[in-house]
Amino acid sequence: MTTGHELAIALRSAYLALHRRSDARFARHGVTADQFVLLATLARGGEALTQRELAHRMASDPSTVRSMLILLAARGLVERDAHPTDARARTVALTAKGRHAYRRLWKAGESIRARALGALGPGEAETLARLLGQVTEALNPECVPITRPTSSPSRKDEP
Amino acid sequence: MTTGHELAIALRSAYLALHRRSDARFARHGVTADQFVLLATLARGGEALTQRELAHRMASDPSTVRSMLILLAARGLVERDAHPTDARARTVALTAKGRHAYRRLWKAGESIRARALGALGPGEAETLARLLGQVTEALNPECVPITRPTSSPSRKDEP
DNA sequence: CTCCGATCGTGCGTAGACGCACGAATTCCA
DNA sequence: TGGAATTCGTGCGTCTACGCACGATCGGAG
Repeated sequence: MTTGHELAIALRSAYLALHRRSDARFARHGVTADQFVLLATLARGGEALTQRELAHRMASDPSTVRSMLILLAARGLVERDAHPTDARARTVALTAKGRHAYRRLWKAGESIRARALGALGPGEAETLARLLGQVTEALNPECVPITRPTSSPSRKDEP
Repeated sequence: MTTGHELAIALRSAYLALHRRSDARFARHGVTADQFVLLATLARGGEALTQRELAHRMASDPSTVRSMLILLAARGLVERDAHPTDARARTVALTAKGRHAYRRLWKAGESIRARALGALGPGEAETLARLLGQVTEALNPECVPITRPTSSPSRKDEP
C-alpha cells in the first residue's frame, strides 16, 4: 500500500533530483534550471506575455518571476517593454540572444530528458505525466470543492 | 507522445503545487513544508541521525539541513548533541516538543495527502510512486554509468 | 606512529519560491 | 460618470537549495 506521505516523498525526491541535475548541467552555460524553464516558456509562448501570464504558465509566482526577469534582462536574454494597451502591465519577450541561448540550452538538457524517459518503459511516460497532472489538478487551489475538503476522516496513512 | 520536457514540466508543477499547499497549511502551525519533512524524517528514523544521514534521507543537502536545524533548534523542536564516538559529527533528534509538534502537523497535513490520493484511481498511487522512483533513480548521480551518458543522440523531443 | 586522503560540519554567497502590503491603472456597475 | 473592487507590478522579508572553501577529525597505508 502506498500512503500519501510516501507519494509526497517520492514526488519531492524526483523533483529535487531533476532540479539538481539540470542546475548542474546548465551551470556551464551560466543559467539555472528555473531560468531555463522561464526561457522555454517564453520561447513556446509565441511572444509577448505579461509577467503574470508568464508566471501562470510556469506554475510559478509573479514575485519570483519578477526577480528572475531582472537577472535575465540584465544579461540581455529577455526584454521587458510597456504593454501596448494596459499601462499596469509589462510585456516580456526573448531577445535574439535569448532565443539563441535557449536553443543551446535545449541541446544541453537533452541527455537529462533522455535519461528520465529511458528509466520508463513504453507507455509509462504517458502514464506518469497523466498521474502527475491529476495530482496537480487536485492540489491546485483553483476550485476548492464546495463539499468540505475531507468529508470522511480517512485514516489511510499512519505516523 | 510525451516528451521529456513535458514530463519535467508535469513533475515541476505537481511538486510546486504540493509544496505550496503544504506550506499554506503548515504556516498556521508556524512551520514550513520542508521543516515538516525534516521532522518526519527524524520521527521515522528511530532517533539520533547525523546531519549528513538526515540530509541523505531527506534527499536534501547537508548545507540546507544545517540552516533548517538552526531554526528548528532555536524553537526547541530539535536537539543537536555531540556524536558519542565521532568528534566531527553531531547527532540530531526530536525533542519532546518536537515529537508533539510532529503529531499535530501530521494530522494537519492529512487532508492534503488524502486529496492527492483521491485524485488517483485504485492502484494508481502505487504506479505513480513506482514511476517516480524509477525517474529518481535514473537522475541521481549515484552511479554514473561507465557508458557515455548519451550514446545514441536520441531525438525524442523537439523545441 | 605518522602522514594523507576521505568525511563531517561550518560559513558565505547566489538564486528560487513564496507571502504580504503598496501604489498605480483598469474595469465594472450603479 | 463616479467610485469601488480588481488586477498588475514592485519592494521587502523569510526560508530552502545549492556550490565552494575551510578547519577539524577520522582512518587506513606504510
